[in-house]
Amino acid sequence: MPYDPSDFPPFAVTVDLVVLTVRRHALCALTVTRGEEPFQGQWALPGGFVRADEDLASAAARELAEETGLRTQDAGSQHAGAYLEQLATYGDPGRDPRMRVVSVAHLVLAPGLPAPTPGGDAGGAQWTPVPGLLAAGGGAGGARLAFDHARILADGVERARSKIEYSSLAAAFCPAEFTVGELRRVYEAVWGVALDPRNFHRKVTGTPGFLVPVGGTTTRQGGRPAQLFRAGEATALNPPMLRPEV
Amino acid sequence: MPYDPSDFPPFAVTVDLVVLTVRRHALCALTVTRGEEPFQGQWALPGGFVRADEDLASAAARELAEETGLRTQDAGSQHAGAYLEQLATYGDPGRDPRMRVVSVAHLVLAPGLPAPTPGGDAGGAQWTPVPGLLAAGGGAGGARLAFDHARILADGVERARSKIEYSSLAAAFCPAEFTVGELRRVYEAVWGVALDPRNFHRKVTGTPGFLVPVGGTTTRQGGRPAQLFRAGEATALNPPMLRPEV
DNA sequence: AGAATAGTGTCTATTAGACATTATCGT
DNA sequence: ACGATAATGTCTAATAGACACTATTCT
Repeated sequence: MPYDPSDFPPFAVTVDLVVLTVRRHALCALTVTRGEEPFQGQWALPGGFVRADEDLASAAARELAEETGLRTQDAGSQHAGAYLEQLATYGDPGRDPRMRVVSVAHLVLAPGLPAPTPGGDAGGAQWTPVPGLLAAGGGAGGARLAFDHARILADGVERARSKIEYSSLAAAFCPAEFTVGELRRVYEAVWGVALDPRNFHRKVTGTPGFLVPVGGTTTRQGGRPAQLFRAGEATALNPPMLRPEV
Repeated sequence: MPYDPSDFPPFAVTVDLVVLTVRRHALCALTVTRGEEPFQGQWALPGGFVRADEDLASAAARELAEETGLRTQDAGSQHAGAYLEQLATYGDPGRDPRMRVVSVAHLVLAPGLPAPTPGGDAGGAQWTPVPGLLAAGGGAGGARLAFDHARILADGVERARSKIEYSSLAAAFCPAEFTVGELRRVYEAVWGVALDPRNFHRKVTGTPGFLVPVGGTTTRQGGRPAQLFRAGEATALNPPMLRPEV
């Protein structure tokens, strides 16, 4: 089956970003407001065209920086910087009414940021709580996401939920130094469940290489001062942290 | 950031297939021999262009049927037919020296087939043992795979290895009816380890909905007749089957 | 003092891993 | 009889889940 350059139909290739963070105990995704048709005025995931000379991960990192100013450290060493990995590719004909667009979605896990509106670009990116975005039909308080972005977001959230089970990725939602309690609140926000603080503490501190004590303490959560940790070298969590049954 | 059709560079979009099976206790991948430059005479993964009017999964299923005659039942109910899921997308500039090609790789798990050469197309698809293909530099008995296909194959094999841990996907390597011992040999071939037959039996038969007894017995493995099962409705395996440490 | 959070310890039911034993075939 | 594989059972160490208790801060 020989290649013939005149043989292949023209495709546009884009990257879309599922950027997740935990703000005030809630899982939030980065959304932009569409300024034009189709889906004008609705929310969408940030994204854009892949350039002729860049690879897919670079395009995703560039779009992320343009929209939020966040720097990434794609796969591998965590912190400082957001975690980025490829999520999946969406290419149904008709997913964009204007032309054939194949979008390579990426998942970004970012530490909680104080700024209500992450710095930057046009369109006004903002953090939106995930539950409202995923509610069927875009129910209470949520406009429906444009294109097939609700599906992409759902896939990204499910990836994040399952990945923190068996990896140390939850630390990507935390600042460089964090407490056991702060890490637990990340799990609780991403999974939407309450975890036993004592069993959680035993689990994460008992896994070699998962947490590295950094020496100081903090009382930013109130109560007794808590030890500060940073993420350790271990990327795999074995045996995994089990997500409680629903 | 308005869309401008004249704005985006032209991409070719292809699907590549990592088709895995277990033959004679060995994990094998489907390979084709390249008939032209570049990489003429070397092995490559089967694949081809996505057509203008088909989605990505359909393109992968079509290519699979063209190369092997295998039918798929992409995601969801298993058997009869191969399991197909999207793997990842590879789009580095220069991964194909002739033009910018973004390839959406798919993973296919197929039951062991008796025919040495799966039916079909030009190029002569054949089953090749995975270890030789993945050996660094394409060592003993193995030509190096063309393009970045060694990387794609490695990613597909790793996906298969990790997915059978927590899902019932290993049954996709088996015929519609199979024994516990045959299923165990699939795990052993995919992971490359030996498992305890007694503990394995207890694990898989003790997980509700994983295996459904179908009534008959077989002696095709020799020894005492073994009960026949088919894959049950349960797709998740919780707690997971643990891959022994290396 | 009281509320809030951190950190450690205890008990139990479940399970993975190692291994013994019996059952039923083909040769 | 012998070798192969299937199927069930036993024992132990490790662990998840439930929960008691103490420690240290702020208001």
